[in-house]
Amino acid sequence: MSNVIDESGLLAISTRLQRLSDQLRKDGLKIYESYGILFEPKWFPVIYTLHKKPVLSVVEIANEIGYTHPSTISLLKELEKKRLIKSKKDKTDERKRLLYLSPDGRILVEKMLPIWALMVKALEQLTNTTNNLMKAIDEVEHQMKLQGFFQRATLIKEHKGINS
Amino acid sequence: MSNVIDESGLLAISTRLQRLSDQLRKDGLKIYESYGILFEPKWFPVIYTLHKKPVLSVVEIANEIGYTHPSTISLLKELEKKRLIKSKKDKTDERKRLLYLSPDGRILVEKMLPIWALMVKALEQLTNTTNNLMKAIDEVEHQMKLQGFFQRATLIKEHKGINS
DNA sequence: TGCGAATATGTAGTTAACTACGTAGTTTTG
DNA sequence: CAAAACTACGTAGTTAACTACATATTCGCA
Repeated sequence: MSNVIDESGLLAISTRLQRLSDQLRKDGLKIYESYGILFEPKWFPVIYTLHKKPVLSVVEIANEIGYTHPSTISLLKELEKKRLIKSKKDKTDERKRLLYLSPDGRILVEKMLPIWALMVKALEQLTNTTNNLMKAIDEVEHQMKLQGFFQRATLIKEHKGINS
Repeated sequence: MSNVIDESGLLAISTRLQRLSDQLRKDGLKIYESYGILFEPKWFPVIYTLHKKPVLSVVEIANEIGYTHPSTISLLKELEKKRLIKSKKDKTDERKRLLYLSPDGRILVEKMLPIWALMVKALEQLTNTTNNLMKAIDEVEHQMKLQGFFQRATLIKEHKGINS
């Protein structure tokens, strides 16, 4: 830790989070490659979601994975091109397009399950430290729901104003 | 927590980290705006680094902020256009371009210091939960230095192979 | 001391998310 | 029951990082 940014602490937390996310994603890709499987980490949210909830519309998937719907659409396009998912019109609501895993997609998921289990084990090793990262994220997201970063900053500012 | 991804736990940790990073960055921007200051969160690493270490080359800044040098160059370009930083040739090494805060940049930093202090307070509120997020990041990065995600996954895989 | 290796910077193109906007169905309501 | 509001999906363009490649200067050593 000789660099200024790591030492600046909380102010650089957004940068630190992103860096860690990138590292994990890159290593994730390497793990898939080491199994000779063509699977990109960015596909995980959609594929896993459709594995757990077999038929969903575009917006439902977007909500499940926490992306905007345009981002989701471009992911879906890519996965359809790879023939891992398919879609059909919803007969009761013509606006909706329903997505589901193709036979190829389901076969892929079966191959992935043991690899995902392995990844979970490696991630447990990495994150099960004094302060558990996953729990910390849950806790911070909970705090943000109670009151966001912006709102907290505003309140502190006003409080200071009153007292000065 | 009704969605599949949050429930998938560690597998979606990369997604979760990125999402949290984005939220904090967006709120950061809103806080700067609420002070009527034109400052983008992405500028923070460079500006803060040059505040702490007043004269640095392109690659030195890149290392400090943990970005690649091309990313750093495009940030520097933007900041030069905004007249917040300036540069000069290193006389002892003609390859190097030395960056430093302009007078405008130094004035901006002075305005920012109290805002950054405020942000730190708000972030302390948000992250000082049972499992401290900042400490968790430090700990995980330390674990990764000892042995990365890919390497751990490989070892677990081989260990299984031997026993089965 | 001059040449190959290393270092510093820069450019081009890619990627994976985003916002803004538009269109087509569906639901609500006066 | 038609108009307004809403919902679902899609496209276009932006952004902020990246990798790969190119060029210029400096350093190390035979």
